[in-house]
Amino acid sequence: MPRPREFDDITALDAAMETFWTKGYEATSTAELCESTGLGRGSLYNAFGSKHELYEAAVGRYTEVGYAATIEILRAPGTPTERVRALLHWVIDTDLADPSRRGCMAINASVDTAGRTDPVTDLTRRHFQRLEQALREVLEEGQRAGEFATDRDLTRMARTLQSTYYGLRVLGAVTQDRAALLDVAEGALAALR
Amino acid sequence: MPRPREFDDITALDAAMETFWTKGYEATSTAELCESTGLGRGSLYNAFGSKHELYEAAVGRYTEVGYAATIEILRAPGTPTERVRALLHWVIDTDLADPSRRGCMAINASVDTAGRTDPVTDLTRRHFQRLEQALREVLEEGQRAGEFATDRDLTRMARTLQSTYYGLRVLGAVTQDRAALLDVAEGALAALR
DNA sequence: GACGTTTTGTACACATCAATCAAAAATGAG
DNA sequence: CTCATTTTTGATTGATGTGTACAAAACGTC
Repeated sequence: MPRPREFDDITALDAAMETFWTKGYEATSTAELCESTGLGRGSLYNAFGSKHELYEAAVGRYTEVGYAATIEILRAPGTPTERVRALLHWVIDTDLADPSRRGCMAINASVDTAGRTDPVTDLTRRHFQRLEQALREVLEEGQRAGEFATDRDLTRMARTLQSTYYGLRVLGAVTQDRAALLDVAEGALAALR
Repeated sequence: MPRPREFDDITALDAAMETFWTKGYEATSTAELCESTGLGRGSLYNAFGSKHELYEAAVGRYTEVGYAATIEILRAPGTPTERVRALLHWVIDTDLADPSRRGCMAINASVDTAGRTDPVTDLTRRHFQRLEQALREVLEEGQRAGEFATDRDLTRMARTLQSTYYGLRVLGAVTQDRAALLDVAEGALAALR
């Protein structure tokens, strides 16, 4: 009986996510969100409540999509070494190909909300933990396959790889030096053996 | 013959740096900068030109002070292994002890100015390169001392360690799990051997 | 002690911000 | 067709933002 929405929630959310990702939370105005989503002010507030709630939803959307993409790479066919390398090369390629050099939105969001008590911080924290777990699974498989060192603690290796991965994303948003980023990737792989 | 300033430029700059570091560029208002520096509007603009120029100066100040502190640790007495460990433990301690969880201001600044053509981006890029060079020197010394692997490329090892370091700073601003961060530190050291 | 110069304080201009509100429009059920 | 409900539209509101203008104040110098 009510009037139906003229827009798709996910489509609008994706558009808002892109805008927040590109400009950051504070630098994004509600007018820009209206423009990128195609919604009017009223519709935007009616659908998402407030700028900050929309931001939370956008970060949540990013972590879901990003995690799914990561998992897909880490569970693709191939040896564990190949799959970890594929993940690292993938972020190098995407970070370098992005003309706006946005890097990883989860990192950006954790910087944007640093210090504050913010639901977004919990989202990013959870995202980081899920990545650690996903990496641990690949490393464990690699240990069983004899590709990775077995005389070292699995959790420690996973956390170190995760840390290198996030550093790679920080550097990938700043530098254009592909060789330097590939060095990091190969160094991270060498550290597993 | 002119009227002398009532404040010290470096002191004011340090105060502005702290504010930008804590809140980020966009979320910091000029009123807050006046409050933290103790300067009036006129004095602030007269001395630093604009909010953005002040930000550039603040980031420049951070990179200088931060680089000096890093170098001091990396060139302190002790074996290369001990010095790298000291650096990693130092950032873990400072990141966890900071109640506002600000992380590394160079990383934050690179996120704040991502995509834009901004002098700050050059500052952070240069900062990252200097850290890479400093790490390379310690690693080279460690290779000569027989502490680190000599069958791997020095630059590659330095870049990987650098990346792990920055990942550690990202995680250090989000988590409270000291054991996880220490895992990263020990994993980074194990990767050098 | 007067002058030129810079700093300081404050008021203000002008833009932009997030959010609200009320009326009109669009739907399906009865 | 009528009604209840939600969406849409666009104007508006009140706060806040950065930057400027200007006059008074504080120095060193002559």
